[in-house]
Amino acid sequence: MTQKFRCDCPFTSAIDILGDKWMLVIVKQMLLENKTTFKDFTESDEAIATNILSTKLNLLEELEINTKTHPPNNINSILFVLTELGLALTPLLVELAIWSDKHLREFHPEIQDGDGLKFIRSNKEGFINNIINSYRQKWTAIQ
Amino acid sequence: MTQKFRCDCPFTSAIDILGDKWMLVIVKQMLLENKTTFKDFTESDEAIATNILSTKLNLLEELEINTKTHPPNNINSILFVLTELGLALTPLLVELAIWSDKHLREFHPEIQDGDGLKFIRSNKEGFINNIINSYRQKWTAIQ
DNA sequence: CCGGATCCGTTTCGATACTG
DNA sequence: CAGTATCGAAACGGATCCGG
Repeated sequence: MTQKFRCDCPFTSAIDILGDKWMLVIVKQMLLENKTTFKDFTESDEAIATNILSTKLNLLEELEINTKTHPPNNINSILFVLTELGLALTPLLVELAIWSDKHLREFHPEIQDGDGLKFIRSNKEGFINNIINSYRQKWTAIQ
Repeated sequence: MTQKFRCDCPFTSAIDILGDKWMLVIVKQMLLENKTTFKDFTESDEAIATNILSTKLNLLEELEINTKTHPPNNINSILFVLTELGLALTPLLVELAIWSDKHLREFHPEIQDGDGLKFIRSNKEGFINNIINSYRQKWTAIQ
């Protein structure tokens, strides 16, 4: 792995990695939206440019947050799958979702407190584990 | 507030806000390093340029993540203080700290699992509340 | 001295077109 | 499908200046 982000302070190092819109977007899409192929990411609403996508996917791989595999029946296709280190970002993404809900409601009071977030808050740990286990079942087995 | 970050998907909107190195760095410094004045931020290790700092502080204020106040005895000085919406980012920053510790150890196995992170994990909620309450006592009273 | 604003060279981003 | 190449646009960041 490159030493690009090597820093004496791990916190700062992590901010260098995750304080980047596309890194968060890609991890979110992998974890929560079942995106695995290059095409999946380019077709998303966020419309990431192919050159940026390529750069970020390689960077995530260097950082061992994701890894490349092939689907068993199609050697030509490439799947981008989260590693355990990548899956360990789930709690962070869940907190991001909770905060974004709060932030949205701050500026749009007409939006009611949905049941979805209440459910998450009532059993955060279970919710996180569900996401991780579900992801593992879908993709980790392929490797 | 501007509609700069208005988006149908609150998650994406939050990523636009927090998927920015400086936004995370500034919030971290306010919350965990007791930085409050413009000078405090410029003197930090991260060495943010003054023009960037100014831009980001104004953006954070528009988003109602922080707010400006004056210390009671010095009307010329300006304090940048987190709002409740800003304080609500504490769980996210704690998860970032936990992940960054994991990430660091991934690439530097010689580093042992310190007791610090173990303590945090054993009582995450209490740890988060401590940070928030401590911050409120220090700064919120001033307003 | 503090809290910026302005200027300007450098870097990075991002849309599109193109390729194996 | 999974990327490069190119090139204009935007952001960054260092230096400097300015008002209170």
